[in-house]
Amino acid sequence: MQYNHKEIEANWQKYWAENQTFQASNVSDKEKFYVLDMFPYPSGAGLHVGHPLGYIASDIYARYKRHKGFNVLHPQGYDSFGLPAEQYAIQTGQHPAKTTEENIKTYRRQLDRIGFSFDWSREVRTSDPNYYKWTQWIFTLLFNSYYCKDADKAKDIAELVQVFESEGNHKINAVCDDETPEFTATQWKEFSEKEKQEILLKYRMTYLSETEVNWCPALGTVLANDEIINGVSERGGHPVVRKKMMQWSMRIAAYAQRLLDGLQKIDWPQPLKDSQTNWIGRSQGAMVSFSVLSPTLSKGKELGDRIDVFTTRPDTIFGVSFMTLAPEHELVKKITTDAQREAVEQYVKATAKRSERDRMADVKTISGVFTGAYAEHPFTGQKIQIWIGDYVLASYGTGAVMAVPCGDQRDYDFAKHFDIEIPTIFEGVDISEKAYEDKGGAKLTNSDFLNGLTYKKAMKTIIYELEKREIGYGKINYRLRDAVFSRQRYWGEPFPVYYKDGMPQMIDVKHLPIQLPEVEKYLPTEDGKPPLGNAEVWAWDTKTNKVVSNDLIVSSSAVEKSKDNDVYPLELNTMPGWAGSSWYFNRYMDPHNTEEFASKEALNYWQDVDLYIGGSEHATGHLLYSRFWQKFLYDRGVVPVDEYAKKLINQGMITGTSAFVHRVEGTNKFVSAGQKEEFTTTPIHSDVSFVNTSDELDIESFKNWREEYKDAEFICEEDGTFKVSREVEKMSKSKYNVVNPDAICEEYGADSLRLFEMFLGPLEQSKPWKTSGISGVYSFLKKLWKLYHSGNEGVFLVTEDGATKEELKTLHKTIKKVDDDIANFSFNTSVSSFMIAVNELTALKCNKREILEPLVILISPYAPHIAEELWRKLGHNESISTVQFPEFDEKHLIESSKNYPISFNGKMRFMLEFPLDMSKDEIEKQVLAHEKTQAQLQGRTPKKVIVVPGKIVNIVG
RNA sequence: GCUCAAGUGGCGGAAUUGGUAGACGCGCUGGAUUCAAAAUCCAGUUCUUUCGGGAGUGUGGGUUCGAUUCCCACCUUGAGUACCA
Repeated sequence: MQYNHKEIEANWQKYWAENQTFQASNVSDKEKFYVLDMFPYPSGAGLHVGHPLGYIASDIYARYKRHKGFNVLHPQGYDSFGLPAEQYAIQTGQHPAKTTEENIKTYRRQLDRIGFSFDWSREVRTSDPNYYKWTQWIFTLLFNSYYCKDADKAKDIAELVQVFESEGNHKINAVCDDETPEFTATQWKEFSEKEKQEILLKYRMTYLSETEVNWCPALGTVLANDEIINGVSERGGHPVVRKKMMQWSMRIAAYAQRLLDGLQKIDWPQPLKDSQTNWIGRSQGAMVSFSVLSPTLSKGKELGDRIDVFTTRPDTIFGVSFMTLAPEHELVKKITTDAQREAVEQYVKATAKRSERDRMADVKTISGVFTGAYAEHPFTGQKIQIWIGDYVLASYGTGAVMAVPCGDQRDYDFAKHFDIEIPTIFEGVDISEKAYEDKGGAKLTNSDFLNGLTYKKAMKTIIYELEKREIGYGKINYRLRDAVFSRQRYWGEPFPVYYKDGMPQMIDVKHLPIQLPEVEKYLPTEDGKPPLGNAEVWAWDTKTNKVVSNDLIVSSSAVEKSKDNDVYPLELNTMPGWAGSSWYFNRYMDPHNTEEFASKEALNYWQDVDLYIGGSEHATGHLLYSRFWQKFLYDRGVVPVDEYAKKLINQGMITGTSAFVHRVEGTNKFVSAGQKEEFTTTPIHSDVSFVNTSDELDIESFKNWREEYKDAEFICEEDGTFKVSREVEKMSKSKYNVVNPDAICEEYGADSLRLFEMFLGPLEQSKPWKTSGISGVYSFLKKLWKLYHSGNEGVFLVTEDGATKEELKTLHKTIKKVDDDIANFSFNTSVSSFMIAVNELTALKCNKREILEPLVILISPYAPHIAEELWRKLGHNESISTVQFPEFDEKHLIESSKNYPISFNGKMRFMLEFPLDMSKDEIEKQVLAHEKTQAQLQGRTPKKVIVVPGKIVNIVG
């Protein structure tokens, strides 16, 4: 009997499902270990071999940890809200819930076939109302919270109201809207309910505001910054424009510093930490206030307007020779002189027209206009010109800069271009060619009280002076903006919000979830409302605390009109894709809880994720937002830890190996890759399934593939074969290079797939898929099987004899290697160790139980099906998942290898072997003797011998 | 431009604290088995050579008895980011 992977795998998968082998318990004496994968979005295309790479790695680790005696939580679920299902619904009219359900079925079938040890009883789906009930609840919690800067945490908004009632907001140090007015307790009490709500909205962690957003007309929705790449939408590549809209936003910026600090205590890949650090973009500097001088009034008189700028180099303030405002800056209109008005207006208009993309593509061109206005230098009192220029961004800092041409290259270029003075403030530095941006050496000069100081000291001094004179203060600025949370889409979480008197009202958790309404069309309405506006009725009845149902026969227009029937319109936007994925890792701990987000006991037991595996593409999206929510939930006492993943690994991408056939231009003739140089050809993707491992094309299959190739002619190589050329590309349907894991499981089995994906190379690197390589691991499994089955009948043959020293050496060497490798996530090299072990045992013809049992346990994380089969054949009743990983015993290595090699350096290399326990002196003596004979034989003088303890012997020339 | 990562046979890649460079697999070559093929097994496979050896981990230096590993400079590739004041 041969190794029959199909039968073995089907059997064990059935057994695991029936016996709930991998169900984790929330009560256990064992230490907990939480292994998590980034849950997939169930797309219609199904899985390709690249997708399970991370899942296989995490599964190996989860199984390994079970063998090590941990209570392992290893769940899986689906991030099932998303744009593709909605796009499909728009095209076909099919309800996204239906296509999502079908896609999930495909995913589940494919995942099951690979033999993962997921605890499916804990499955979550973000689009399941029982799940998004709690996403909605978190939203209401955010709404009912504000960020207290003194305590540096989010707090209940009720506490803020209490302070307002007793002392107004003078002493409040909280994150809020810039235009929040000051008021006293008496004033607060006199405010109407609506006025109070408007003020509170400026403090809430999630708030409504007129925001300039990235509007994508083609998709009919707003996009977050990380959903835009090079000025076009990540999905579809449609143009994006800036537009003002009333939107929900999240105060993630309040957490900027804590998100940065938190990176210190988590073990995440450095590149990922770097990109989050960049995204948050902390810069330390100062705010400086400049007064605007009236152009018409006599010199020195102030107009009363002030321009605040943020600068990271306040130490260079004496080098300021002009100021630049962003064209969108609010003061531009006011300060521009009549003489300059036309030029300025034209420039502002021209920049507004240019898309983000144009502005980015055109970094080199310097443009700007003088406003005619002047500002006063806060220290020297000099008149300095105020310009506008599009190199200053309205969205960063204050949208205005103090220009120091000698110390900043962009200011320098601008000054050169418009022939503005470039005063120097650096001692002994030549600035005739470019600006001096170095923060190091040069001392300041022409800088009054800063003269002779270098960067560090000058910074301290200038900030002290600015604060003393009340014209500025030290400040830390962040690039991170608040996150827009509204999407004009159908297939997302509805907000638990209705509007009464124009003000948002939260719906209490006991009435949640607010389920998505049925709509006829998934597109925005004709009058530009989001898709939910298509619902016949979408309103909230405050008497019954229910969504008004269709049988109440109240039309939405009637809802808007009627003010006294207790029915109010619901929010039409839905939440963005990152809402559901920002807390799912907590839900796995207690997924069926209907009373709470998750029970305190479950949260306290599981705490956080010990190992999180997923792609690095989520660096500034999911992985930042989820850290933000976790910190918020921690502040509000919902979760016990403020960082949810201790260790994170980014698995690399598995790329595809595309195949190209070459068509002679203008004809229907194809030429084999070896001869394509003789013609002018166009490469065309061929489906990789038509090509064998020697790059030969199956011409018949290719001809039958497309109608247009039916009558094509083929110019072959001399040996009659037709070859394709290969190229490594991203695995994608459109490139016809997708390899389906189902096909691999069918032919080689899931155990081969698992081993091979690990064997391909280091987990974190991206690497091309080559189906030809799988034969190596497949023959390893066959060898393993054959080692314990003899004859054509395949009788299972294991003896009870004691193992020899050689056999024990192989076993323990492998235990040590595999143990170390898994601990270091070096799965590729541990697969090699298995291969070596099986080869060695085959050579020794070892079929002893003493060796087989531990070896099978060792292999089981990688190849669980064959391991389980062998385990049962050995007569065990319990599942292999419950047994302990074998312990490494050094004794076997030492005892069985009495000798170890010692090498010598020098030109001539030779080897001597010594017992491990031999003393240093004895070795030295022997080597010296050896060296003497060698030297004599070769007719040279003996070299000096040095023995380094525990290492190796050197002969020094 | 800036930040980060990486450069080792025909290929994917090993060498985890500085100690026999090229493990393991693919591919290739030869052999066994077979009517033949597949499968399997065995041997070989960094380059070079006058068969003694010589060279060799992107390039050039340095530290060391000894460097793929540590330090400096440079080159190349990949990823991220982009007028962030």
